[in-house]
Amino acid sequence: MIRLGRLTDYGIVLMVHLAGAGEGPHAARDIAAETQLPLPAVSKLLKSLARQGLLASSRGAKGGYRLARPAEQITVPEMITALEGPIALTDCNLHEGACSQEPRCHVRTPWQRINRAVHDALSRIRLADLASQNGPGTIVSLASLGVDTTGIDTRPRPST
Amino acid sequence: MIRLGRLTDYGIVLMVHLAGAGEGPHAARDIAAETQLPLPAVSKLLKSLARQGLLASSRGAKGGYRLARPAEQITVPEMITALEGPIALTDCNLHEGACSQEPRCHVRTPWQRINRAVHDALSRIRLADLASQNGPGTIVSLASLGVDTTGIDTRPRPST
DNA sequence: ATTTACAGGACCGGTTCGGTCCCTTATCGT
DNA sequence: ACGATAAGGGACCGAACCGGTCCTGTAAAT
Repeated sequence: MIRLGRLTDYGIVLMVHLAGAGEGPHAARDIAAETQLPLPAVSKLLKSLARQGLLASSRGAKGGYRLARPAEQITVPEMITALEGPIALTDCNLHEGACSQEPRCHVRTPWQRINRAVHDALSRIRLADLASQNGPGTIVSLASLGVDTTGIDTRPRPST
Repeated sequence: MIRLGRLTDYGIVLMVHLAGAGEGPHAARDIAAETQLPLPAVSKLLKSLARQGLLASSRGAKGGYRLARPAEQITVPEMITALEGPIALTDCNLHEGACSQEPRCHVRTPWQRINRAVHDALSRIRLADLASQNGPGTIVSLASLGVDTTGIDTRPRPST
């Protein structure tokens, strides 16, 4: 269902939390406690995020993690990519010869565009948008960002 | 990686094939042969697509499948939804109380918007766009559809 | 020197997904 | 009317992926 993993979800929660917390380094343990997420998972995620350059880490006592850049400069695709690899809806978007019928396939180019479209839509959203959660619905207005939201078929979820 | 399943990919290939083939009902077996895809999978997919109303089916000898609507009236999200359920990047976009910390969570609303953004981007692409594969890059110009494609960080795929 | 806390990797268990097969039902052709 | 054809629906298995946990090493602060 175009799912992204739960860990990725968690990871973004962590990022948002970091964005909302103070400057000083925050220990993984504290973050886990504050976000109510399991510590091992949190630890793992923070490591990944740090390795990908989205977080800066300080080791030793009083160490911890902090955003490597201001929240305004971190986009959603960056976070997703850091957490679960490059954004690619289909395999053939990544590996050139992955598909056995690459020559026959009439769908590759379209898929690449679709992929781009998704990536682009996500690129418009920054961490700061997610973190600024002052009022209800304050966040970011996608419409105001150029993504037209009119006439979206708000797919009536099957009452399953 | 915001992946959608391989079967979904196949399913869309089938739809494109059907869009390109003639009017008459096409048997699953023929379709499988022409698309070079494994018959059982093809059969399964066609069934799903028919059940979801994207394909019309005729039983019995000389039966087969055909598009239920003209290709211009079928969108990508429709196909994806038919093939692998409602588009939802995170669980909490679907089930209201799925997340244990729903009240604490500061990210739900943003996620819903993100979800919408993706869905919207996909909605702009119709089956006909995928099928019209006459010239290279002829397809649909996303830019001309309102999706700004400038400045997309064309994520340099890791040379893996 | 000791304690704290990140770094990195190995390691399982469960769930989901890809893929195949079976039997039933309906339609066409002889 | 009968047989062949082809979809409808579901059961089933194996494999890959993912979520989750733990352990050992290394760096920094007190």
